[in-house]
Amino acid sequence: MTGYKKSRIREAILETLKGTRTHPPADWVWEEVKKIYPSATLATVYRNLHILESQGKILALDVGQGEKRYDGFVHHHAHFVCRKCGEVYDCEIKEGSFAKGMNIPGEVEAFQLTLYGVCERCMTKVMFPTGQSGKKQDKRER
Amino acid sequence: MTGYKKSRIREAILETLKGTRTHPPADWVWEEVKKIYPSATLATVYRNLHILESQGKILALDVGQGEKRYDGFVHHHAHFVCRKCGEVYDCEIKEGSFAKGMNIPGEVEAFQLTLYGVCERCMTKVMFPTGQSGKKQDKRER
DNA sequence: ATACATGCAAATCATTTGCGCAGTC
DNA sequence: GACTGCGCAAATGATTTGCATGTAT
Repeated sequence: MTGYKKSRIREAILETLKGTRTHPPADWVWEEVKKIYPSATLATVYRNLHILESQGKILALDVGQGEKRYDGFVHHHAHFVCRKCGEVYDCEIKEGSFAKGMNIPGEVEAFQLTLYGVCERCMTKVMFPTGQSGKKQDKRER
Repeated sequence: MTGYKKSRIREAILETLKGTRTHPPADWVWEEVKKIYPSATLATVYRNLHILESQGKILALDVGQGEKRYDGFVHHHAHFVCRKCGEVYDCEIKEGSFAKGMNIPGEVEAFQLTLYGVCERCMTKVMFPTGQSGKKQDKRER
C-alpha cells in the first residue's frame, strides 16, 4: 500500500521545492522540472506532489488564490500573504504558543496559520491612481 | 463604486449563513436560498457571496477540500477540520495571543488559523476495517 | 514478472463571465 | 432613466483520471 518506487521526477520536484522559499504553484514546479526532464507532464507533477504531501515531505498551502502553493519546508511556520502583490512570506512561530487556551474538539495533527495584509515592500511603494492592483501578476517571473 | 442596492437574495444568503455554524459550501447555501427564492441561481449566489465577503459581513474559508466554505460569524476564531468526517468546528481564540514573538513582514489585516486532525466524535467511533474513509460524504446532509 | 510511474488526452468540479432582461433608486 | 441585480448558458482554470506504455525492483 505504501510501496513507492524511486522516481527521478519525484526527486526533482522535491529538490525544486527545497531549493526555493517562494511557495510556488504546481505549474511553476512543472516548468522547473521540465528544464531537467522535458517530457514531464503537469499531470505527473500533480500526482507526485500528492505523494510527497502524503509522505509529509512537503506542504500544500491554500492561500485563497484559487491555486495551491507548495512548500518544501515542513517545520512549523506561518505564512503572510500580501493582498497587493500576492507574495507569500514565511513567519517564524513560537512553538505551541498560540494553541494555548483554545477549546479544540479533537487531536491536532497539523495546522495552517495564514496572515493576510499588505507587506512592507508594498506599503513603502508609491501608489499611482491608475487602478492597477498587481494582484494578478505573472506567476512565471519569480 | 460601492453602490450596492438592496437585494433579497443577498439578504437571504446572509441570514442563511448567520443561521448556521456548519461553515457550508456555496452549493449548500444555494439549496437553502432556493427554498425561499426558487428561481435563484448558483451564479447569483456566488456573486453575492463575493459581495458579502468584500463588505466584511462573511468569511470565505479555504479548508483544503477543493471548495470554499462560508462563515457568517466574523469575530476572530479558528477552525478545526476533521480529516475523517470533514466536519469544520469553531475554536475560540485568545485575542492576540498567537501573533506574539512572530516576525511579520507587513501589516496584518486578517488571518486564518486552521487546525487539522481527528475530531472527538470520530475518535470514539468504532472503526470497521471495510476501508470507508468517510472523507467524501454527502454535502447536502447537514 | 509485477507493481508503480509516466505521457497523453479527455473528464471533472468549483467558480466565473457575457448577455439580455428585470428590479431598485 | 441609470445603474445594479438576476437567470441562463457557456467559458474558464486548476486539478484529476483512464488507459496504454515505460521503468524500477
